Amino acid sequence: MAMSKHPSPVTIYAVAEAAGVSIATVSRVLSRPDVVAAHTRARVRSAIADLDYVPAGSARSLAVRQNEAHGLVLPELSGPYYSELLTGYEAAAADAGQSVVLMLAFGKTDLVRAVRNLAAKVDGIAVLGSIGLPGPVLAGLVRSTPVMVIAGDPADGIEAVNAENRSSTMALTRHLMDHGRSKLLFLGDPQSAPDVRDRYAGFVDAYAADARVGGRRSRASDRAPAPIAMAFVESEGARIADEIATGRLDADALVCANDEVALAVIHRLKQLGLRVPADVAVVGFDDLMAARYVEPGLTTVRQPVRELGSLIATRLHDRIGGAPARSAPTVLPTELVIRQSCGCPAPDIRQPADAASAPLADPNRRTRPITVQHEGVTP
Amino acid sequence: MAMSKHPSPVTIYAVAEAAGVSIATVSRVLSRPDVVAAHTRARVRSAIADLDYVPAGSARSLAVRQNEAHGLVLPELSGPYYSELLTGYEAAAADAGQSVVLMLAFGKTDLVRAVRNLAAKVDGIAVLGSIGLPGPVLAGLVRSTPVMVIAGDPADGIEAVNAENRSSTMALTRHLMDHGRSKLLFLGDPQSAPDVRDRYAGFVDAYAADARVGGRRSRASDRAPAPIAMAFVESEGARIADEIATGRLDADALVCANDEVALAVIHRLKQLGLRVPADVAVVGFDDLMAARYVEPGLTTVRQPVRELGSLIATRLHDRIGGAPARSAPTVLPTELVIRQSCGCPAPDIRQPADAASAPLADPNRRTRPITVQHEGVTP
DNA sequence: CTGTTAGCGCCTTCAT
DNA sequence: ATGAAGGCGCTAACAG
Repeated sequence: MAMSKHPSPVTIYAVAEAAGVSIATVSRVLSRPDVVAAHTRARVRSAIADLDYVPAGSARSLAVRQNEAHGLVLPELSGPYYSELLTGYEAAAADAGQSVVLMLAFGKTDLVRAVRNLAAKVDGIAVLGSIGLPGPVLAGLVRSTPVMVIAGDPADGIEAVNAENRSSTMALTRHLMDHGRSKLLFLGDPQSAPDVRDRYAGFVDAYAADARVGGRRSRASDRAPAPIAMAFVESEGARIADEIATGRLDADALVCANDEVALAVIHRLKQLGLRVPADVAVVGFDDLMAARYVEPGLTTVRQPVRELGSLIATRLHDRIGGAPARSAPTVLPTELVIRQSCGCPAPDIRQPADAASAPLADPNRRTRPITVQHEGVTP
Repeated sequence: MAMSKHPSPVTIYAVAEAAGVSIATVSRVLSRPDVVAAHTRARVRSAIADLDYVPAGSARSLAVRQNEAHGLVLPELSGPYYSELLTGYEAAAADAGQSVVLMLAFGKTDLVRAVRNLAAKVDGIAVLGSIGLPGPVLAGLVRSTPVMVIAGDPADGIEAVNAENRSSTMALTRHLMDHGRSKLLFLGDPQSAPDVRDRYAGFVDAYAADARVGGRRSRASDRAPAPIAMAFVESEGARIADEIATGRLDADALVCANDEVALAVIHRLKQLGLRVPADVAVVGFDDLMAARYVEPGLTTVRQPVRELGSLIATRLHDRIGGAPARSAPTVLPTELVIRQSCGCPAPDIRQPADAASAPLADPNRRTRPITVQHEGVTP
């Protein structure tokens, strides 16, 4: 029946009148119900219910000088990585009574304006490191609101929370070397994002360490080869695979900046008739769900993405509460996940499930990987 | 240097003073720059820049009586479906100058309170149909803010936008019958969500139509079999597959409520040594990315998820602007995607890409599906 | 073109 | 235990 064009203007005054009390009392039953007499409280509550009163958030925010909301800027939402991150973030924010206002940078024509706009409606912002936000812009934001960066570099007033990238990648790379591989290639553009940069650094570290130990492996070169810059898109992965198949690129092992790249490359390599890992070993980073389903299982690094998200939200909340920005980045520990794409043999603990005796199959069983904790700086 | 505990209280008064004008003028350069003299405008702007002034959103919202934000309640974020939806929603909202505050229902202990809280900070809300929000609660919300439901049923004041479910599933089911399959099973719980319910209805429709035409296929029964209720989780899919393998469930074709179920079932079926589609055909719904990568390619129904998201946001915006709620649901057209899991032969247009001549491989090439538009009620 | 002045709806001392 | 009143920061007439 009711078809008011504008949402009903049920204000605190309306309920106050309906309950025969002052707005102060209504406000009290909303915030500190215990300080108001039982019967008045009841009257007020029934008035609230009758009118379906919903206090205006903006008015409250203005009065308490808190938006009670956390901003989050992500590049996009494709793939499970960002979704996981967002899930963890939302959960932690909600636990702290904060709502989250999300913004997807990809495709925004005027990112800067959009971010400023966001900043106006929240108490703090978390931004993904790989988003190309001009430094000065961030610096400006910092003056009005706490800023956190995920998988990026800390800066003055900007706190960073990352997953361990460098030593994990180094370990992964050395693992490949231990398999006797000598023509390694790093797939990814270190310039594209801080985490890719760090992973490449780990790749380089592995070479340095290897040289130090003494060239016990084939020494095509002591220095790490330059990274093969590429976008994180399927077609790029396929392109690289093509170049390897044709011999244009010479490699017997590929260290990919992330699983998506690894998966795309493997897919294409197999399609072109090359064997993985026999002809070329491939490792990734992230441990996406798909990593365990491909043939061969992808050796990679698992990072605690959801925890990363919740930690970011929690730290942001702390900072909104007055905690100073940590200048050193917080880095979460990762875990090496050794499957078969690196050349390791399959555990082969497969066991045809009997419907009666083993109703629930653990998908991990099939290729239970060997995992190696890789420390970080826990908060 | 600056380490103010609380975000700097740079208000419109501060910039006004710094620029030597009144707050009204500052407000004007922010909203209608053209009505203020060029030089004063310049002075104000430099003051804004100097102070890194960010107008308080809450104050603005209170004054204009608009939060300029759209709420969105999703159950969770696993899988590509919700991410896509959210992506479309965010894009459309942003285009309309609205920010989106997201809430994930899964795991919330007090969903009702959370939703009310959300409602206080936005101008309108979109909720996924499968979220178990008590009818009365929604009805109450409707009194204070526009409500839209995605993939759900419309109600008084609640407008719905869906993808076509029923006739798409019917077509899919008949397609299976045309392949000569007679022991079909519907996997999914119609009670769990409106869209699953509609899909099952389509499944039933197919049986009804088949009976009408005259039993030209094997007539195990004229009536559609009861649905196999199950949760949309991998383990459940595996369980069903086990039961089929052991003969506990007799079927030669499976109509799954969605792709995730189909994928899980196929995976397990193959693992148990059954052939798909030879022994049992399987079809899904959604056309997830993975649908085209599995062996055999999954025959399914593609629904325009992203468009669904943006349409919901757009309609919500319209309603906030005063448009009345449509009582009939808007349904978006879907498309049958015929691959091989239903029993159809592979197009086999594979063509080993030559690195030089065909640098970019279209992943669709490999199993280009036959698609059939399935109409809906376009907005 | 610019300044003055009411509110917007709620919270919060300060009285009573 | 409750009411009165000032203010949060900004917008929008209304004057000038």
